[in-house]
Amino acid sequence: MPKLSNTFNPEFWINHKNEKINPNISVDSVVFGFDLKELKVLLVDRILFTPDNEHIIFQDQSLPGNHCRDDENTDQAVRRILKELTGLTDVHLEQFAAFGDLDRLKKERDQIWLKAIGKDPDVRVLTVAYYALVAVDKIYIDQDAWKSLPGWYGKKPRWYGIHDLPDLAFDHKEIIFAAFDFLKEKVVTQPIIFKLLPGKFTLSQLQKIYEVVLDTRLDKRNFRKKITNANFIIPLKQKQVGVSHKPAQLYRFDQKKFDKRAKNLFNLCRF
Amino acid sequence: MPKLSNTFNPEFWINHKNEKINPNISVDSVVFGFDLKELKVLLVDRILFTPDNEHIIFQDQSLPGNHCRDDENTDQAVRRILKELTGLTDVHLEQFAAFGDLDRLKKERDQIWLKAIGKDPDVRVLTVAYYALVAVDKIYIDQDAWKSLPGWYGKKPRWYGIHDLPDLAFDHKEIIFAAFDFLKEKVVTQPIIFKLLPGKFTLSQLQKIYEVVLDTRLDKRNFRKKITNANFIIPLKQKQVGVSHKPAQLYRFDQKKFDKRAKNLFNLCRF
DNA sequence: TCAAAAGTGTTAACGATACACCCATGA
DNA sequence: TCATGGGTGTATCGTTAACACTTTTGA
Repeated sequence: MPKLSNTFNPEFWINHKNEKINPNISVDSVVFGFDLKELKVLLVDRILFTPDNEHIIFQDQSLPGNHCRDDENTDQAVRRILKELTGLTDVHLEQFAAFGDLDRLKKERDQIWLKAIGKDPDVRVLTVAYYALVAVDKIYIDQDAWKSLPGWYGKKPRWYGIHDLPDLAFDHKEIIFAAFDFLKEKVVTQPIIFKLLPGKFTLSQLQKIYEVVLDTRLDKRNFRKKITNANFIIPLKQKQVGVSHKPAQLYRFDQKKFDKRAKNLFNLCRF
Repeated sequence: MPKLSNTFNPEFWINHKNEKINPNISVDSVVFGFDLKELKVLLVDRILFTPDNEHIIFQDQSLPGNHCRDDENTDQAVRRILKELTGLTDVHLEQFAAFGDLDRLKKERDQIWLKAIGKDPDVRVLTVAYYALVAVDKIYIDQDAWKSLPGWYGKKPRWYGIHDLPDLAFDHKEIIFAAFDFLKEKVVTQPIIFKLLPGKFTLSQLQKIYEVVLDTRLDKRNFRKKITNANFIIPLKQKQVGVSHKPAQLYRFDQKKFDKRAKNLFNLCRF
């Protein structure tokens, strides 16, 4: 049920919790998850009811995001809001871009939505976008957190395949693709891919996530040769259990060993 | 001479040109230039005079930046402001981060400054930071543009070595180092280094800029072997003139040929 | 003729590519 | 016993690393 609890005020807004929120600055997070098959993005529902709450005017999805409070920086805001909307905590979150086009809230549906929830549809909102990486063993989000959301986020957050996204609010599809592009580049220079995997992973899982993110196919034997030459990917004394095939060796990523490894960056240049 | 021409207003500000500017959103640009020896950053002076304009209270430097107008997006704002403050146009500009910490304007000197120019020192300002890359043949900026600046930017913009920065306003030193870190990573996955060189360059110049940006030393013969194997760096039928040593062959970068070249991204992973 | 930077080649080690079959487990 | 994904080796080729001297120009 959408409770229209935001009060519009030309200078600043007071939200339903009586907190001063900044009208010009919001945060949005693109949460990536990997279910061992494909890359997923976490979205929340946006449902607009008729004033009598009897009928749905429209329903679509949006990134988890909201305005910043004026007593928190954007890093704090994005963590707070992500927790409020999805229950996720302790994820790898990193700012990757700001979106501030003048028409980003101007689609007809978005204008209707903004008016309905009591916001000034003409106020300019610049959003600082973050990406988050969630390990496969955390991909089932807190089942209850979303129930305590402000009324206008009335639905459970859900995962969507990156190549199978629904209609999205505002410029959120653009933000997701920008995040995906950023991720592809980031993966080349930083060992962040491991944050999409559980602490213990198999080499096939590692290969698959590289294939999914870089949109490529890799040769199994060559992949394993390269990986096992790297001394920061460490075989554990454990194997998979409960799989109906030969159980795989488990490995972990060692950040300290990775940091020590010196490499000539120039040779990585494409250029 | 600092003319205190901004009018404070709790909802929005009107600047000296009677434009509505957004109190919460600013842009700053870190302009990198390469003078064939070291990497430089373009800074403008910030000078605070006593009310009688007789004495200087303090003088330091800042990045070229200012608040956004509400009728332009940040990409437009940063181009406009960079032109207004330094005369630079047609440079490669790319957003790389937003800085929104609550204390970023709270240093004593910055508070004094904000009050002196008529801005509310308590208003929160989130700045969207851009980096720009300027070719060596453009490094001598427009000699006159700065003369038409708003009064409170009363001095000519100047280049400073990245390892030899003066005291800077606000969090601008942090922004510069973040831009430098970003540049180092970007250079690995994108061919942007050429934007720091003139259209026609020598291989020694190309080697030097890689060494400066990646903070490394490269072997001349190995470097040239790698470069001349790349078919998108093309020798011209021209040589340097007017140098008091053997004149070097000139080359150019071919973006189209670069784009065609397919490469397995995974092999670039560190991982 | 000097100073300054340009330009050049070989060898050894390493990393990338291509490619096909047997193994261990749970159902 | 079958289906499923796990796990392995070799040969060829291309790239990187290490290393020192000659050339061309203007001053």
